[in-house]
Amino acid sequence: MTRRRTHGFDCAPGCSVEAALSLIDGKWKGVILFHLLERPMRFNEIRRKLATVTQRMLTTQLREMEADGLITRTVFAQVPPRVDYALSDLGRTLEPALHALKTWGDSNMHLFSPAPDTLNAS
Amino acid sequence: MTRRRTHGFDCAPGCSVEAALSLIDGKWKGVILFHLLERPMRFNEIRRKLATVTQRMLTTQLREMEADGLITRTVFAQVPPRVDYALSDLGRTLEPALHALKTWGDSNMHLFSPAPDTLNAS
DNA sequence: CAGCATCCCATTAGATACTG
DNA sequence: CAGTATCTAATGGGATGCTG
Repeated sequence: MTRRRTHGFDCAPGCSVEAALSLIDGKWKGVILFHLLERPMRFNEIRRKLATVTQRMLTTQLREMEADGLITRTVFAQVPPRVDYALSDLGRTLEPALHALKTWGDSNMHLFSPAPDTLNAS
Repeated sequence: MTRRRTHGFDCAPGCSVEAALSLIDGKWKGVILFHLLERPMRFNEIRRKLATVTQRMLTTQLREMEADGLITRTVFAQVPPRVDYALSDLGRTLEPALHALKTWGDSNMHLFSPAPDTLNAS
């Protein structure tokens, strides 16, 4: 994340936007939350969804969101180890915001994407 | 910003969330956009709203959002110089997402704020 | 007023190796 | 499987000084 742990309290109007962003910010948090919206997942399951994330990054992102109370971490005492990550009640309240972002992204991403297939498709 | 210019196109499902976040991410973009939602503003006007931002940061954030097509920059040829920043049409389409974030922030910010006045108010 | 240029330090995040 | 530890490259972002 960038502004992480910086949601300083020199809050001006508009600050709550920042506060919200500071939580879902962090290179992978948005997508992670979005995937967890669908269902709880195990560590490597999430990792596979993200493909290019390093385990170090995934760990820190998950830990931070856990600390922020957005997700829960459930360890199953078994071999091989199993750890489930799921949205907390608080995390679920982000759903509208997450969907608003996704909706926007779906509508407008093409504006920023080089649209790879149209390049050599001519 | 963090993931800035990284909305790489190894897009998995959920990626559009990232794409959207990558644009409003960046320490100040969220708040700036939010303020511009109200009305166009001049450079120092925005700066005053943000209070702790450096002009270097403000400049880069504005430039990036301009490059992303989210805001417009209008220079008035006069002395002293005047430059207005305003949301573009595209920028305006972010309004629902921005409001969703603000709504969430307003409802839940107290969870993350030390609530300064309650500290010595025992 | 609204910037740009430079210097510089703090933080971030990738790669790699090891573990219960 | 689900991590932790360490080391390092890259980036972010503050401070300061100058300009049309």
